[in-house]
Amino acid sequence: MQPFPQPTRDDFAARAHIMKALAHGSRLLIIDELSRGERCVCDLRELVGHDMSTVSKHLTILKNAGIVEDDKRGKQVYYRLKVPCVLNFFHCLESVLSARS
Amino acid sequence: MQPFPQPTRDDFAARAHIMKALAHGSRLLIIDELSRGERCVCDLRELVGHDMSTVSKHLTILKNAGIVEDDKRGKQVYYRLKVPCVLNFFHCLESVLSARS
DNA sequence: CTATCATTTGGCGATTTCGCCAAGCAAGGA
DNA sequence: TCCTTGCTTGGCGAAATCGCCAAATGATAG
Repeated sequence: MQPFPQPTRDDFAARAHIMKALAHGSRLLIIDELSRGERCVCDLRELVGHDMSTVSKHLTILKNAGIVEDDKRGKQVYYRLKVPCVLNFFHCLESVLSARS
Repeated sequence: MQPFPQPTRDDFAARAHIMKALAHGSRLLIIDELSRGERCVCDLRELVGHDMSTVSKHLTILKNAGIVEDDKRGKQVYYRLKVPCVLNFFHCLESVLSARS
C-alpha cells in the first residue's frame, strides 16, 4: 500500500484554488506583512496603497482559501496568518527566480 | 545589517508571476507527473485530456516562469522539472485544506 | 523534395480577475 | 437617537485567462 494515493483531478483543482489565492502581488505583500503579526484592514490598506474595498476583497480571497483568519475587535477587523507554511513558498520562489539564467 | 532586505513591490510581482503559473489544476497535474520523470507533450496531453495546443500553452507558461525546461529530441519535445522545490508546496497545500474546518 | 508526425502559434469567444466607486452595515461616540 | 468610523458588498468596465480550432513550424521518413 502506498502512503499517498494519486490525487484526483478534483484534488488538483482544490490545490489550484489555494494557489490562485497566492497568485497576486498585493496578496503576497499582505502575507509577508502578516508574517510579522496580525494587522487591521486599515494597516494593510496603507501598505498596499489601494482602495480599502480592494484590499478587503483580497483578504476575502485569502480567507476563503483558508490562508488567513480574521477577528473583529471593536470597530476594526484584524487578520492573521492561519497556515504559516505558505511562507516557505517564498524561499522556493527565490530559487526559481535565480535559476532563471 | 539584515540578511533579507524588505522586498520591493516589483519583487512581489515577480513572485506572483511564478505563483500564477502554478495556479491551475492542469498545470499542477503536469508538475505532479513531471516529478516522476521527464515526459513528452504527447504523454502529458493524454494525461491532461485537453487539446495538445492547450497543453503546449500550459507548458509554455511553466517554462516562462522558470519551473520547467524542455529538450527537443527527434520529433518530440520532452519537459522536466527545473526547480523541484515546488513539490514542497503540495504538503503545505494539504495543511491549508485540512485546516479549513 | 514531399509527406508526415509532434509541437507551437495565432486568434476567437467565454469566463474570470482586478480595481474603482457607491451603497450597505455594524460598532462606538456624542 | 444620530453621526462617524472601519469594513464589506454590489456592480461596473478593463484586462487577463482558458480551451478550442486552424494554420504554421521543424524534424524525420520516404
